[in-house]
Amino acid sequence: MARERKINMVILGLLSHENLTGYDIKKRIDGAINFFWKGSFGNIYPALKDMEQTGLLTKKEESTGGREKITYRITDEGKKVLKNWLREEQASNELKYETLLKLFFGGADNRKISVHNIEIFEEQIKEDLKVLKSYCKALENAPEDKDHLYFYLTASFGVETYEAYLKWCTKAKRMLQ
Amino acid sequence: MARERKINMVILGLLSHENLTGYDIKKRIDGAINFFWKGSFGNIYPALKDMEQTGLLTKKEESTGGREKITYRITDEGKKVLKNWLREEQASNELKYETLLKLFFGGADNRKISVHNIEIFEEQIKEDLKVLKSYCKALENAPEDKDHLYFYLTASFGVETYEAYLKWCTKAKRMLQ
DNA sequence: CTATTATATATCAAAATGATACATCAAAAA
DNA sequence: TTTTTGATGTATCATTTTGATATATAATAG
Repeated sequence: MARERKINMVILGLLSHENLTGYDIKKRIDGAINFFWKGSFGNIYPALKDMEQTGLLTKKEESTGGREKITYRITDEGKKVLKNWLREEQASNELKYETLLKLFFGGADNRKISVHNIEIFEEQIKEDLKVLKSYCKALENAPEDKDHLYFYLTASFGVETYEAYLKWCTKAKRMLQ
Repeated sequence: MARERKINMVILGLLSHENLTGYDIKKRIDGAINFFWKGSFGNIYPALKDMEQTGLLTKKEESTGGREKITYRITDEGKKVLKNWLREEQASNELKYETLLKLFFGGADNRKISVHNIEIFEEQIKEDLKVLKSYCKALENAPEDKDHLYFYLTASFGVETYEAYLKWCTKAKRMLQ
């Protein structure tokens, strides 16, 4: 991740949809984006400050009463940077699956442990799949917005792969028993 | 990743199979583990030093001629730590898919860009799938080792999900055109 | 004989992670 | 009515990961 600042693109992308505060951005990332990208206050706030200084964003401070709130807006320069990134040929796709790591080293312990770990994974995926499916369904029934297709396709990626995970779980458990 | 040092578990796991140098460990991670976990010299060497000091590993220095080589071996304490990790209930599984990120924000540019990005992804996955499949086949034909089943199951996870990715690519491209 | 590649250890700046600190405000509970 | 909980909001910190680079030797190829 060093020397890339991918979080910048997440932020620029979200701000290309609507103006947001840092806190809002975190919520958006924790929402529809969550299953294929993560973000934290620890990288969002520094990135916002940085991009505001380099002219990719402008900020508007509101302090209603004693409570401050900084809303960010993307600039034309920011939109250009976003487009350039979209048009880059390379993209890094990475899994970090602790479940698979544990399974790979499963020989160090009883088989039952591995089966149990797969079961834990299976339950988690089933939960997540429910969320993704309902999200997909909501998008299918309201296809007017021009961005809906893109949201639908990413969610659909999740559904297809999670279903493949579940199929694999069944097979893996069977082979371990 | 902070406060966890997952790389420690990767190293302990690999050393539970065989004694290795830091360089060997990197090669192993870049091999069969690569598609679901990453590692770099920048975290391997500090982790080795650390675990040697806390008694999870012992080292044996060989300097044949002018070239030094440090081979690490797992201790009983190290094996205990590995088992405890295997038996922990929680496991963090994370995707970081830049391709999906780009697709999610695809509305910021022409549809052709999104189609092209999916094609790039598709080609990459096809390549990786070939490798995974041949790895699976090799393991199917030599099932004597007790760890083979675990290696096979992780590789099989890759095959199943990559095939799901490809199915999705076809559908996504069709919907974008 | 020379250039390239593989082996091998190590460190560094930049970035991500995950926790925590601090403060305001709305809603629910006591 | 008062209190407490939970949501909103900005920000920073220590720890860890990432990816690049430095350094040096051995083996291989041309």
